[in-house]
Amino acid sequence: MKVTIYDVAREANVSIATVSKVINNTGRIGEKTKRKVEEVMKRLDYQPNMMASALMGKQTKTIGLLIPDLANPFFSELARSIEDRAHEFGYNLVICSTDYLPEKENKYLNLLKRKNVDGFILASGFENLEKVEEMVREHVPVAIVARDFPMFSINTVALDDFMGGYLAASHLMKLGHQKIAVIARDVWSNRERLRGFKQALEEKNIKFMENFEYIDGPSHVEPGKKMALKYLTCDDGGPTAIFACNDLLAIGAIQAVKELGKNVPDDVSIMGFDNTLIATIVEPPLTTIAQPIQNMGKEVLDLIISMINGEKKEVMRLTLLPSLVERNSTSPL
Amino acid sequence: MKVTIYDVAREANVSIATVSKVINNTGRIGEKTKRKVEEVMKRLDYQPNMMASALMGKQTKTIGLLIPDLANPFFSELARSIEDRAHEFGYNLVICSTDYLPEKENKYLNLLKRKNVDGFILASGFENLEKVEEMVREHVPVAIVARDFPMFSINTVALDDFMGGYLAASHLMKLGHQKIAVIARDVWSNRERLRGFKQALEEKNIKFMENFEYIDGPSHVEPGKKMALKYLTCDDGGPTAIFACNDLLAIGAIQAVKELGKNVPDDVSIMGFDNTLIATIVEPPLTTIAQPIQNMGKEVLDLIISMINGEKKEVMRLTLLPSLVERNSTSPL
DNA sequence: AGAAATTGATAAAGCGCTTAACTAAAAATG
DNA sequence: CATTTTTAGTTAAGCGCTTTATCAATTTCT
Repeated sequence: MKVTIYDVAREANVSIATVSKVINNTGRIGEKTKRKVEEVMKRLDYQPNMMASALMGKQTKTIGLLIPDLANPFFSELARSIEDRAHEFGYNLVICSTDYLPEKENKYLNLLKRKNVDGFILASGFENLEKVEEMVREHVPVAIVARDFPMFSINTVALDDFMGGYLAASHLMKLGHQKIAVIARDVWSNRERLRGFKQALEEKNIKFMENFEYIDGPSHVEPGKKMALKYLTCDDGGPTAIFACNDLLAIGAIQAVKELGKNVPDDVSIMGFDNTLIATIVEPPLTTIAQPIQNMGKEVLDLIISMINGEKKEVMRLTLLPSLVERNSTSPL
Repeated sequence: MKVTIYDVAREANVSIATVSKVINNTGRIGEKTKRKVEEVMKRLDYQPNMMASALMGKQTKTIGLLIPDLANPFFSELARSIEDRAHEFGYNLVICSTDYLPEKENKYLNLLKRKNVDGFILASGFENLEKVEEMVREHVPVAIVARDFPMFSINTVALDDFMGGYLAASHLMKLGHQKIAVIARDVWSNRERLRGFKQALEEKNIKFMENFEYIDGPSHVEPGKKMALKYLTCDDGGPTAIFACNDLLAIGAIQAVKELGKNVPDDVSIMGFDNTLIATIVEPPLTTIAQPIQNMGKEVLDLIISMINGEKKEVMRLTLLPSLVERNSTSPL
């Protein structure tokens, strides 16, 4: 049978309160009794039941992480970096893939609430504003990562997506490109990237493509390829460069170019976004805008921990900066 | 404040026992009271606290998943497929990356036990035999996935790794290759793959490379590249084909070949294992041995669920079969 | 009509822990 | 030495739920 605090108390000839105190290192305990209790705990291999202490209002040492898709390299890398940091603090992560579906977001949120997770980390793609607002109102610790909610006050670790888009456009223009297509799914961060992108264009008096439209599938290889194909086979000869709003889409674009018998980067330059593992793996290696994934994971975890511990009262928005990683998928026109 | 079963009971003019019964749909309840209680629950937006019911011996609807590395595409895809199936049953997954480190395995196992997870899924790479045995002895529901423990009785969903290795060797030999190098990390499944590989060779009277050795780093691109480089620059001219025991290593091998100014597959054929997303992304697309990841995820989840529900008493070992996926990284000699 | 069986609901114990309130003994104080 | 203070430990209530035993009210049967 499972050994409980009662077993330890009996074996050590003390009350359960005393045992509880040595477990939590609270209150007054004599050196001798303390040692004795510790000895007994070790001997019986006693493991305090977290359910019970959670019931008494203590932490569950569990954090809920909601991401769009765990199988997407960006998110699995982000999840991993959060997990690593969480591990250092003795926390576990419950990871939920929402597929950008509000029903899933809600379902998971409710489920995790019932499980008394100590806090939530919502990754980019979470679009359910009211729900988020509600949680903030209820003082549930929530932090956002890789996404910005500029409209309201919530702890956030975001990337400067605007700058990312700006960087991408600048790089491409510096290489002499003027006809640049953009491939993106319609989510907040991409709208920002697009804005930055357009801004850079405008500054150089280059006009943005006319036939732009958001993809409607997931941000994956296939939809990226399809959209790239569409742009490339346009009557006007198509773009000389493509900026895809994540690496997966960019890879789709590369495949599209190849399928048309053309070459990357000689005929068409391609840029991605995220700098995940796969950016180093494609051929040619992908020039991309890097997100500091490790750092984002660490920062957001630290943020949520300090909220859980009630240390931080003021809301903060931490904006990390993207950087250009030049590889071989782009070249001068 | 959080609404509890007491609030519902008071509001519905019944006892908490009655409310509990309608929540769990147990015992005798009159139609009218039942409806009334349900109405109140809805109105107050009552969410039963799982901690409390878990304390009473009920399930936590949480499963612990231990994998070597969430950032590895094979494992993130596997985790995702398990998660999807778990979702259908109302379960959540606590995902832990162990990095093949026994200390981490133990730490996570203990932590999750204290959190009363309903069961554990251990993915390939888990080498801590005694611990597993102990859990089986204690009747903790455990299932193994993508790994085989042929030595003892435990529920398993495995891949026929032997056959995978055999398939790889056969394919390469059919293409005329005789000097084939193998890149692998020293874990159980790779030993099996190697065994199958050698078996196939033997049947054709082709002898296995002499200078084989396991890599010592993680199964990642860099170590794969390093090892491939070593084999390729051998005095005897090096292999004409390389079989890497996972896709990441294979990509390292491809990079090595390119770095030497040679071509894949014309100069050197390369095969991988797993058939993850990245196999479709590299250039050339990777010929690889496919694991039925989706299926493995589903099966192992079903297995653990039936163990948790005490439906299945007999231990079973489900072995799924790998298949050859031919792409462009291999060619006739 | 009265006994027996059925139904619907409740009281209360308990899951394993935390914590506020309390007490007895030991140490410090004048 | 008597009194106050400190220290070490205990008692008991309670977290939110499940479940068994119990009971009152109906219904069924003879």
